[in-house]
Amino acid sequence: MDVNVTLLYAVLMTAEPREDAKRLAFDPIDAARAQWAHNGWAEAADGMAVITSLMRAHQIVLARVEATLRPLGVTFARYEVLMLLWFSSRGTLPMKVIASRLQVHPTSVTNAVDRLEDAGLVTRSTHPDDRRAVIVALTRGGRELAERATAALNAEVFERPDLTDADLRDLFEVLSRLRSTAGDF
Amino acid sequence: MDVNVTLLYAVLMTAEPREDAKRLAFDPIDAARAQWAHNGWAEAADGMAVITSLMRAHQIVLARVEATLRPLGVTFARYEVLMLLWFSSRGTLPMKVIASRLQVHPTSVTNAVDRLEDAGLVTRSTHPDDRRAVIVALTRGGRELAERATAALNAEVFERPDLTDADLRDLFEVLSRLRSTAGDF
DNA sequence: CCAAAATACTAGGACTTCCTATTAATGGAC
DNA sequence: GTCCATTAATAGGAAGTCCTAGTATTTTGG
Repeated sequence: MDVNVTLLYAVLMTAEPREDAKRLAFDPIDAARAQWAHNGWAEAADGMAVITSLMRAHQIVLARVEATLRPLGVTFARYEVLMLLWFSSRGTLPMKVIASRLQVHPTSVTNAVDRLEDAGLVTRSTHPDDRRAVIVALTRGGRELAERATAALNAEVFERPDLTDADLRDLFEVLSRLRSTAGDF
Repeated sequence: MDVNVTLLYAVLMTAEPREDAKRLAFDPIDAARAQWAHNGWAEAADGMAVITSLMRAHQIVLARVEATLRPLGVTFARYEVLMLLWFSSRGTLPMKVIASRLQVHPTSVTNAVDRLEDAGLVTRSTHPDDRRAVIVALTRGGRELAERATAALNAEVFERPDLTDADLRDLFEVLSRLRSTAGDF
């Protein structure tokens, strides 16, 4: 197998030199899948390949999203909080609702809201009917930033996902089944 | 729209009570997609939904992987380094090769190798032909842990990805095209 | 041949995530 | 009506990612 891979590598590298010199000639995840199968883990090889692909795809997409948001001074985690508030009728939500909608740990919300508050994008106040609870409210600046960030993300990421419409639909549906099985909804 | 969503929510919640009380009655990502479309961002709605799904699927899968590895005292990031070394012919690789294979920043490799070294799972040494470079070598204990961790992951995660074979294949292929377009291989 | 550019790695910092433990407030059981 | 269990949020800590800068080599170009 090593011989074949090396040959393939050499052939592709010489056949069509790319502008990006670091480009690989084979898919490393496909190579890992083959390794898995040849080590007696054939039953797990496809699952490993899919999960590894998912990890890598996430890394790629997140990097693109963060690069788009960086000039606006906000991260994706904080953008998600802003949009949740933006969509709510009053522009306010309790901390625990934010955590449950975003499916993250309560302390992650505390962290994000701390930073949003420092940046003047949201304010905290005590819930009138339950003094344990904290209500987060979007400020004028937070609302404006949410809108600018959405415009940037739509233009630079969401409207060009580098996939065909059919792939887009398939991907959403398969991931939807995965999320559903995991108890997401 | 608020009315419809609320109605739907109420209907589903009363129609079929689940054992998990916190289960949602609708897919929040589908709801977000609808919100996007109704706000004049129809062109971006599908891309937003797919990317959000990808983020959430990643979160779900990573949590399962980390839960499986936790009893073994290793994280997924460090497991990836161990397996890269395990698959190499001599059980050794330079830092920069690890970074390029895993597609992570060099400092992430430094971080992971620091911890693996502290745990006695790998050793560092200077490359004989290039004293800038550092060679990472798997120890006996590192090799054993890699094998135990793989057995655990295969049994508890990779062999039961909660998807049909067809979905598994589709998902891999769509993600493969996404990664390829992003310049992964 | 030697100065300048490139490369390999590490240090420190920002940010996210989760975990465990703590504080404050609510609500139920007796 | 009080005492206790539950709930909401936060504090501190571990671990991951990336970024920018720095150090130490190696390579390259005049």
